[in-house]
Amino acid sequence: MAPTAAPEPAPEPAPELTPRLRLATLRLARLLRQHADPETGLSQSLLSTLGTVARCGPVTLGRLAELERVQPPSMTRIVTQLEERGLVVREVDALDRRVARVRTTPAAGRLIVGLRTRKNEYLAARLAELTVGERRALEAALPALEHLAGVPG
Amino acid sequence: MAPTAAPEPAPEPAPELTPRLRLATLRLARLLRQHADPETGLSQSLLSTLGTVARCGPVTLGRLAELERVQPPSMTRIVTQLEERGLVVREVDALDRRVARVRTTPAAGRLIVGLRTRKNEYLAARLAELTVGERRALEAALPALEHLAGVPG
DNA sequence: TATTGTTATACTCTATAACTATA
DNA sequence: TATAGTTATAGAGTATAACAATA
Repeated sequence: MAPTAAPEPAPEPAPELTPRLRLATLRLARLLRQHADPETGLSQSLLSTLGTVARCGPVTLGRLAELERVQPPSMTRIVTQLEERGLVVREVDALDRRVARVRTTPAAGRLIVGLRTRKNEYLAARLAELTVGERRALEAALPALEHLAGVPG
Repeated sequence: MAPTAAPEPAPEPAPELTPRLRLATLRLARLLRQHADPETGLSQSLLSTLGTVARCGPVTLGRLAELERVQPPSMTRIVTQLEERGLVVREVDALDRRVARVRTTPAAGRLIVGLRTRKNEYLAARLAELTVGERRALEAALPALEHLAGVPG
């Protein structure tokens, strides 16, 4: 007979979990993107870069290009556009005057907060349509989702 | 005292659920996209359109443009490229010769299956790293996620 | 005259290659 | 000579406007 206290009950996930989780995640992400970004007048790459600058603080252009998986010349243009819109500022390093660091302005902070708020409002409205049981299930699955997504903490 | 059998326990979701679910979903979706698409040599819009044609069967160009949220001229170009690669065929409607319907070829079917397999393999590998409890939580949350994402069924 | 789809053209975004300035 | 960033230029991808074919 099999042991009653299962020590390692199947290392691979249930067969249906993988494709269903994949499809649901991709579709939900698309909905979230559609329901907040358009109103800013900023492209996806501008928004993404702005978020990275906000998260990582003063950061060099080269490092920023790495983080956004973009070539340095592209990042130059992106930062230039963000600067023209008053959302970031370039600062030349005092010791090594080749490197330029980028940081966000207060206006960027306000924009980011507003954007986040709108996405959250949309998602919250959708969550409010679910049953209590469904919301509890999502809360219980949150650590697993964050683990999968590589969210720090 | 509060009633013990809560009849409507808060219509709005827990305060932390919304932002955490939003962040985790967006990041996981990005990981999934990065880990299968590049190898095909097809752009994101080509892949997305191909998937839609496969899902919706023979479909007119106009309808396809609607579904993909793209203007008709752009869809003309996308379909032309897919046709050049032997992944779809155009068929003129016999009764109304203005409309052209698009359907996938067997080669597209094979490509789509291979792609889906690769994405699933990546996600399955990540899921295998989770604890049993985390996977169970994800399975339990699946209906809620599909509901949120508007997955039919 | 209205509708389906196409062609013409311009704009945005990204990349590679060549360049400037610092070190 | 090497490195950080920029400018020059070209290739995708999309949009709007004008057009062709059909109803």
